[in-house]
Amino acid sequence: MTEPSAEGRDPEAVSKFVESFAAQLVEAGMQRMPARVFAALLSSDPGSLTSAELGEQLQVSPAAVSGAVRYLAQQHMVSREREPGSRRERYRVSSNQWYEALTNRDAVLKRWEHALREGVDSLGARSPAGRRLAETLAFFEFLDGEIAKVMERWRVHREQQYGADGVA
Amino acid sequence: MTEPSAEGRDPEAVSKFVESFAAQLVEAGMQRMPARVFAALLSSDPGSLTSAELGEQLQVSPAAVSGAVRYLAQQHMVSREREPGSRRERYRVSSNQWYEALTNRDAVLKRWEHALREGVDSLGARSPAGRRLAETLAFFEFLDGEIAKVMERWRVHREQQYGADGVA
DNA sequence: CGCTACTTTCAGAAACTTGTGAAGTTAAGG
DNA sequence: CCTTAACTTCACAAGTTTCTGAAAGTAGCG
Repeated sequence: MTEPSAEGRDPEAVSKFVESFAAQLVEAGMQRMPARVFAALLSSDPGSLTSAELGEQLQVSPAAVSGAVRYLAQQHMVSREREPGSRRERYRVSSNQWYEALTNRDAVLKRWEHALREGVDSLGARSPAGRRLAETLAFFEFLDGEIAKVMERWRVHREQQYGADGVA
Repeated sequence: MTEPSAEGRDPEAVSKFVESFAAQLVEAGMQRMPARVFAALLSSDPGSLTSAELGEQLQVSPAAVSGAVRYLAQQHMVSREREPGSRRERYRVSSNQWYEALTNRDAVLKRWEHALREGVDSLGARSPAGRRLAETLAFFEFLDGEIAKVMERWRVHREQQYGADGVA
């Protein structure tokens, strides 16, 4: 709604999107501040913002930005770049990178699989419970492979659609 | 480890699995008590436990069990059944059901898509930010379809492997 | 129809999380 | 090298979540 007539971005519209998208991420289990920072980056025109810009737009302290960004970088959802000739840092989200990270829940899956394997082991592979765990494990192992294939298909699909290869 | 020699389940081994699997679920964003209850059900031989059994095994109050179970039922991760001729309730996890529920993050995806659509709309589909959001949206829409297909392939795969159709 | 076994709801105490301000660290530029 | 802009770390206060005990609700069974 409120399709912007031309140049200037309406800061209120941006903020509205940031908060509502962040809220969804929070509901899905993400911490609030990383979610807000991420949404702000995603909806910035250049796809990147400085620490100060983030702090101002979200009305939070530099400390909060710092923590959020560290988390996002660990999850490979944003990358940090130093502005040359300045001690200012920019945080950037590139569309491919971030949703590839989303599906790279690899680490999570691997840990689930590990816990399940231990469970099968210690409950006995032939007990009913053990068999249930084993089947669950098999499902996740199957998923591992499928996720990679889905991402591959997406890359193809996307290239056909947009010819895009690097929307900033 | 500690492969059980025969019948009796080692309550300590069970508890160790429950807590470690629950911890992984928590890390992935699930609340602690639902995670523990769920792990307990998953690793029970019959695949179901009563409220009292859960309370005892996990050392928590009936109130806590009640809350956790309500949440799990809402997410379709367990089903509730009334024991005939008793006011006792049993909570059950059936392997297929639960991980199908896991991938039925449909609701979550839909809400993300909704928020993104509003974002594209209000930032303008032709602005750089709008285009980024649109691409993200396209990705999720693509995912919607792929998830269904993956689950379908899993059902086939599983049937070939186990011939299984309803491991309790 | 009331008793009792069970589950749910609710208010509040305890534990945990989250964001802040202030002090500490790093490195650009004179 | 010193100054200073910028980021990071840390202790703590505010806010939130989570679990409990107690009271209320529900439904089998005599």
